[in-house]
Amino acid sequence: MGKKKFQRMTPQRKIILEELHNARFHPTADEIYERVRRRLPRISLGTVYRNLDALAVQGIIQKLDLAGSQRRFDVNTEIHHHVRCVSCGALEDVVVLPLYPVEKILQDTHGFEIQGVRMEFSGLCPRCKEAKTTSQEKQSQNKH
Amino acid sequence: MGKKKFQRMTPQRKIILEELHNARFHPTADEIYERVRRRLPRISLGTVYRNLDALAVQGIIQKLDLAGSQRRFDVNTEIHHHVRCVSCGALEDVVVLPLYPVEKILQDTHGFEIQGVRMEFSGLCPRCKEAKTTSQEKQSQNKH
DNA sequence: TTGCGTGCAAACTGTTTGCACGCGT
DNA sequence: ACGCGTGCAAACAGTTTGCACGCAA
Repeated sequence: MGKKKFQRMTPQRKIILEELHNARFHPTADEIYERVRRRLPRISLGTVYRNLDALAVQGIIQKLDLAGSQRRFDVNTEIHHHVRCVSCGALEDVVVLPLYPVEKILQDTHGFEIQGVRMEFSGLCPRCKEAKTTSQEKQSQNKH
Repeated sequence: MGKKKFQRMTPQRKIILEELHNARFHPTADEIYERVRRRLPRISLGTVYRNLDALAVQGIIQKLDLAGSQRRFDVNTEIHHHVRCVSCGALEDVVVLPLYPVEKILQDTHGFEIQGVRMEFSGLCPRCKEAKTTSQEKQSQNKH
């Protein structure tokens, strides 16, 4: 815990990060792979995954945990919301202005025809909350 | 489109549906497989997937399109929201009462300690909206 | 007797991992 | 020289699919 290995900013990692910035929306790992490959033809998909992971651990990018079969990555590490096209899978950021009807924002600024919203709350369930506090107590006992 | 094949209610399909009702929350395909296997030891995982698919097509159950690596299935076909435990992955339904603070509901009725919300809107992006209307026009031209 | 639904196994997709090497420190 | 990060390939997990057969209509 808190044991942070030193992380080198290798050329691969740098270019992956750059391409992540260049990609319009939220690319999947192999969209990034395709882009990076144009500049580093010998890079492997495994390296892309490992670097995306490393960047996420460092908090430089965000792994998005969303619907859909492929994970997506995001240079915006703040929490925000998304619109997904049910037909082609396109994914865009949504900025929600309080007190302004969301459907209208989505229609006006994204041109989407909205069919549904899905809210997913996340946190700790009672059991895990319990488990966490007891394990923390144990840890602090060990330290003293 | 609208070409519905006749669907038989086979013993396998019936038992899968029953076990889906028995499962407390939203089981994954192989949680269902494990349960059904106690009653039909020779059933295959492929059959479970095909039946879950068929039931979803008929609108009897719902395929949940959520975060997480495994798809989950739900006998409740109405749109509703979820709480997920970030630690163990447990997933529960959330009933949102309008004008009542959501965090409080989640705390009071589920015991969850909420860390975040993620809203995902879905619908048709401008391009797919366009594509859909033009293909519909083409279809109705063909019919007449 | 037609063809849907099955069990089985192989294929497929997205992601992770073991290995040997090489390069920077 | 140490060891992190790499390319490559194999392993993995979840899901889908091709095939031959059997059973209900």
